[in-house]
Amino acid sequence: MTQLDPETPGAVADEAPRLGRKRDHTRDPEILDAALEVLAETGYDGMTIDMVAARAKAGKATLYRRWPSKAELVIDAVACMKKVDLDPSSLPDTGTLRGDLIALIRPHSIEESERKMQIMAGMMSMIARAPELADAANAAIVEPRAAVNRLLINRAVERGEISGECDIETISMISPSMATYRSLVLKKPVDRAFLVALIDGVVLPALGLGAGARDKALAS
Amino acid sequence: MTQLDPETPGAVADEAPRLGRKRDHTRDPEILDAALEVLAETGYDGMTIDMVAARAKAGKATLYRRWPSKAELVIDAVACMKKVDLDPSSLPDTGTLRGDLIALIRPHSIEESERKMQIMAGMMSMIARAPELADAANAAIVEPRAAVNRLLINRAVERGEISGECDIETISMISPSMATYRSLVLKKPVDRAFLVALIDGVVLPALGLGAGARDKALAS
DNA sequence: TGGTTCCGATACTTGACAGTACCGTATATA
DNA sequence: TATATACGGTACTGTCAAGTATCGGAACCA
Repeated sequence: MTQLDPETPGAVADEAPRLGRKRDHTRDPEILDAALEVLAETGYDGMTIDMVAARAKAGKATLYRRWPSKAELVIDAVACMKKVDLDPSSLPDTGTLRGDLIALIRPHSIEESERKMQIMAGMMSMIARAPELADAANAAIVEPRAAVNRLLINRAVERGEISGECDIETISMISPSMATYRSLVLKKPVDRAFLVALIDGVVLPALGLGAGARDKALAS
Repeated sequence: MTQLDPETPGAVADEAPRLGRKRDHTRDPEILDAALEVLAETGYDGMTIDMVAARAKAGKATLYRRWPSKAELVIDAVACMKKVDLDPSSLPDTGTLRGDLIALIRPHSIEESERKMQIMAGMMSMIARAPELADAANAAIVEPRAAVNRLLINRAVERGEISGECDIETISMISPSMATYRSLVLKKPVDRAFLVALIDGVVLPALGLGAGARDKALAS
């Protein structure tokens, strides 16, 4: 995204070792985290470099030594957002699609996606001015969740729980989209009750699993 | 929202007529329209009072005579957005829910909601800082569309086309939510193909109308 | 026609923030 | 220990926009 393309962030680079201290850039992670925090709290336009520097207990000059501008810092911060987004092996496997989807709803995941929503909201004004950032933001923030849904649904198709004739692509985006909308625009909490209502009232019915799936689950 | 609460915008107010010109405030609508235009194009933070004044061919002082600050101007502009949002009598009535929903998709409505999305995007940073604005923005921009869906669905329930056991409230928000998400975050066009896919792939199935509804419609 | 008020334009003040320059210090290498 | 480098801190500059002040002209009324 910036000049760190070839290296991972914080990597040692360059030519032969010189005298004195190495180019460690060891404070990068703290600075990027601070940038995300401030971005989430105040939005891109409200955020100042001084805020980020103060939050990271760093000098403003340090930030400018590493990133050429505020915009590049933010882009880098979003791009480097740690992708804790559950690899396939750590996904729930309860045997039913409903069970899997419900199992995804945990306090931790709700909290994390709340944070991501804040970051997304903070980026909106940037995205409006530079639409090419939309892809990056989407890839880092909401797409991972849609991908999980897609995977779980495909697994349900494979084991014959549902037919494969549905529009899986669109249906996978229902909960990310509606949760984003609820959080960003409505400013209402995306809590367990909302997500369960979404699964039982929209996602499963759209896949051809009527109220039966829920009732069966409740009875057992 | 501002000091014009008791009056409708542009209303003549006050005491006995004085000498000279009346307090007409006759330029208000142009100014508010200009504000919405600039807001949609550049976002709240990027917008300047000079831009709005220039667009409305008005003096900057004129704006400040009427609204105490940039924020109040924008709030007023959004609140006064003309609600052309189709009264019940002008809604389609094709006899089937699918027909009604599809009939809502017209080039004009797509264009208009594209504009509203731009405005909403422009307001996001304001909303983040003043969450109480979320309600106002929602009420002026997306809620009307959800209300139309709700009405059409309820009508379908009344004539027995679908059962009333669905989560109509949530389902009415599917297309507004997902269209908003697609436009604001994904920056992809909300075109007819997308909306039809949403209706046939999500909304109708979620209401218990399987692919049959579409196939029947296509066959006839 | 003369008085009154609103309007458009423009010049001005003020404050905030991006980005730069610089200094003293801490730290790692030799 | 000596040296070079990165860092934290702070002072500085330049720009830009919010909000204010003022003025001449136009529209309206008596």
